[in-house]
Amino acid sequence: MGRKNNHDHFADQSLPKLGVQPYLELMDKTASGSTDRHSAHLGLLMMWLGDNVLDVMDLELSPFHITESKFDLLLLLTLHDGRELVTPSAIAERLGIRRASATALLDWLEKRNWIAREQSSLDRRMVHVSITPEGRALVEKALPTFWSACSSLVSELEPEERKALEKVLAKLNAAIERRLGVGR
Amino acid sequence: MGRKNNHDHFADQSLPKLGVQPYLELMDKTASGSTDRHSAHLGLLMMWLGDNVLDVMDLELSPFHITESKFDLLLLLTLHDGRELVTPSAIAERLGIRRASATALLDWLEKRNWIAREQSSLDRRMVHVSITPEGRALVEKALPTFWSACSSLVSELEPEERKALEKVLAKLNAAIERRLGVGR
DNA sequence: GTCATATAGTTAGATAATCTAATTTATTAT
DNA sequence: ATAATAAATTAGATTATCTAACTATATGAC
Repeated sequence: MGRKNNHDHFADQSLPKLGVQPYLELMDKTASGSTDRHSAHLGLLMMWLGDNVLDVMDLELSPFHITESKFDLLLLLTLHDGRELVTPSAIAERLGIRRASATALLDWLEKRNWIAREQSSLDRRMVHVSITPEGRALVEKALPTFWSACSSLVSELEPEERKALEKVLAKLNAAIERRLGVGR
Repeated sequence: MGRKNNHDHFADQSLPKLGVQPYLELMDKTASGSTDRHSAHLGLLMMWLGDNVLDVMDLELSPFHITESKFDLLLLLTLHDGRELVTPSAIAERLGIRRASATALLDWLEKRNWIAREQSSLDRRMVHVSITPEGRALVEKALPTFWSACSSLVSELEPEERKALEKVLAKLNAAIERRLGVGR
């Protein structure tokens, strides 16, 4: 992630904020005829918001020295703990990354003793990944902050706005997960 | 970004999809008393969606061999072209990254001849960054795809749902930009 | 007018998160 | 028994970020 943590002094004359208008004007000139302008405008805002949302979450989790995506993996292990056998392969599939990338993630978490690997006795090619007591302690410590950060993302909305957003988000999420072939 | 491009075969038994329910149960057990459950649920969905939205955009832009964040910078240079003097410092401030990171980004774009640096004659410490004709050509080539990708993000929504989302998005974006101290 | 300080940009060196290709080990199927 | 397949890792690369140090230039205090 990366937001201005401390001492780094910026330009005297910062760029004036353009707002969305110039983007819309550019869109009028450059979008294909089949692209709905109103939808593209919405999508643009969604993308901007998505970027900022992830920055906020990483910022809120930074006191725990973990990024949102690694915390997400610990949460995954927490929720599957005792139920399914979680393997590096399954993690890679679930996160939409390569197995080699999952190995690297797990190495990082294992180094901090937050997860443990154990060779499967059924199929000795496989590895059983589980969260350790230390990992569970970290998750427990960070969860209240995580939930309050989630909640803070929509704190400005009125109750009816939240209601409207809820319905729309569920629909958008389902569609985009289908599209990317991922899903929690 | 990073989504399964091709040949990498995944686990036989993939993890069952949990859906949002187990997360909500965990929230009930672990959120602080002051955290509104309904808001946190919404925020969680927003975060998941945000992640997927950025993946979609990078995926759609990948044929142009550029990521969404670099494309965003080229767009920024396009929109400020002829108006403001754009310096690496101003870019760093605008993107919420360090000047050293901006230097690296600009090096990458300059290597491909999409941007040019020119020493300012007014203050010779400063560098004037501008998009080149080649950069402009790339942007023009990619923009129709960019807009259609934006539009595709919300293509499943009904007109009234879009209307509702529009109002809410504008509000959320304004608030989160204020919070992060960034903004376009 | 010189000298200390501040600013803009870059360089150097590090880390995280991803990738592909190759390798190792184990299982399955012909 | 051997070939093909599968799971995980290793090796080596790229991108995107960071901090700290450095260079060159400008400004401001005296």
